Formats: sequence, structure tokens, C-alpha cells
Amino acid sequence: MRIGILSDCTGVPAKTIRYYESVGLIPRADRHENGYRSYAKRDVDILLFIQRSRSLGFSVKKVGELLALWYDSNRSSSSVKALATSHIHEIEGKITELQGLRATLIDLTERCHGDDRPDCPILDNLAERVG
Amino acid sequence: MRIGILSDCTGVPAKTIRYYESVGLIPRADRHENGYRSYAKRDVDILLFIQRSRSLGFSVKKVGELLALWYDSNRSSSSVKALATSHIHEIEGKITELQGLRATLIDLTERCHGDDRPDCPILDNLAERVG
DNA sequence: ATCATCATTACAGTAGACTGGAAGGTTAAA
DNA sequence: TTTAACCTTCCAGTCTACTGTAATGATGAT
Repeated sequence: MRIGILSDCTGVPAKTIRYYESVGLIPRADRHENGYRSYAKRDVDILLFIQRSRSLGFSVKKVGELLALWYDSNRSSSSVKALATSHIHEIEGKITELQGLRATLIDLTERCHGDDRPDCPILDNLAERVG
Repeated sequence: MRIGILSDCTGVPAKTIRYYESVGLIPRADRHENGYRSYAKRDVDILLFIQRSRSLGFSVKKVGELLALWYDSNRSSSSVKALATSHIHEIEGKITELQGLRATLIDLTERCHGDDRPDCPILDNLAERVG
């Protein structure tokens, strides 16, 4: 299977597949006689695994770790769970941060009448010396 | 006031102040005879305004818009509110996305026993053909 | 006079994950 | 035969918001 086909099968651009190879996320592809990369069905599964992991917000680096565990039939499920759990914590940290911003902004906008007058608690707050 | 003092007053690195000038977020500073940038107390307020806006997650571009409104004594509070509201929507979009990821990951980790056995629903899920 | 500390500019690098484009080789179809 | 559609490599660019570094000049204290 050539790279274009693999791309069509997975939705991952050929450019990106080469990129994944270049950063070591996937192994170097076998080559046809003409130098074209040659893939097997297994590679479709790998790309889909990567795609799904990425869509869950795992960094490329962490996807590499997940792939290593996936390849390793002697892995412990606890090691996978640890990776996922740390990722959840990361996400929860971001959520908490964003919720804090949201709360502040909501408070400010609720206090802003939002009419034609220039008077505005949002700007007042931003202009406030904090320290 | 030289740039180092302004930096000390605000906590914004001199480098960053020059950067803000270079991208037009703040106007070009007046210069002393020796070519050094010269700032006034007003600039402290501007930098603090920028800092506070940035800490609320506004992009540098949006901070520019906020500053323009702040400078404009004829602004309408509704225009400020509109900016803030659109920013809230952006944040809420991110929160929703992250919560979705979190829910999926929590579900997967809950189904993973996390012991020494290789059997793992997280990897099974990632390996699952979706389309 | 010399040193530390401050300032200037211009250019490049960082992070993360790609994406674009040039210059060229290969293959299949019209 | 020519054209289209593939593929190759390599280098560079994108995005955002800075940050680093080099080379150079100014100021103030000892």
C-alpha cells in the first residue's frame, strides 16, 4: 500500500504520516523498489490508533508511549491507566483554569449594562491596579 | 522613566515591552536624547491593563481592541461587553471540549482494572476502528 | 580608567504539531 | 507522447507570544 492509500484509509495526510515517521512516532516504512513507502493493513490500525489518541488530547509524545504499551503484550494495564490518569489531571487543570476565567468574565459582563454609554465596569476592572 | 523601571513597576519584562511596541499593541515610546525609551506613569497603567487582560485569557490582538476602547472616551459599554461575551463563548467552547475528553477518559480508566495484567480497555478503545 | 549595569538593534530560537513549496523521479492513462 | 497524478527529499513557513543572544553604545560609581 502506498502512502496516498494509507492516507485515504485513515484520513491522515501523507505529509503528516511522513512527519510522524520523521519524529519516530511510527517506524520507518519499508520501501518499494522505486523508493515509495510501502504499508500494510497493520499500519492503518496504527494510524487510527494515533488519530484516536490525538483526538483525546494526548500529545504526540504521549501517543508514542501509548503505542509502546500497545505494542508490548507484557504491559501492565496499570501503566496504561497511569498515563490516562495523568492526562485526565492535566485536562482537569485546564478546565479549572478556564472556569476561573469564565467566572471572572461573567461577573464583569453581568455588571456591565451594555448600552450606549461609555461607563463600563469591565474596562474599570482591567484598568484597576491590582498589586 | 526608562524601560527597566517600567518593567520593575509592572513585572512585564523589558523585552516584552519592546515586543508589544513592535507589534503595535502600545504606541512607539518617546525617546531620551540618548535614544533610550522614555515612559510616563500612564504607561504603567497601560502595561497593567494589558497584563490583567492577558491574565483573563484575551489574546494580544483582543487586548489591542480592549485598549482602543479604553482609550476612546466615546465608546459604548455594549461594545466592550460584546468583546467580553465573545471571549466567554470561546472559553466555554474550550471547556466543553475538554469536559468531553475528560468524560471519555474517565469512562475508560474506570473500566480499566489497573493491575499487572496486560488486558486493558483503554488500549482496546484506542485501537478500535471507529469509522 | 575601568567595571557593572543599563540601554539599543537585529536576527534567531522556542514550543507543538504540523503544512507548504520547490525540484525532481515514477507510473498509468488518454 | 504528453499529461495527470502519484511519489521522493529537503528546507522553510505557520501560529502565538514571547525569549535568547550577539554586537554595540551610554551612564554612573569606584
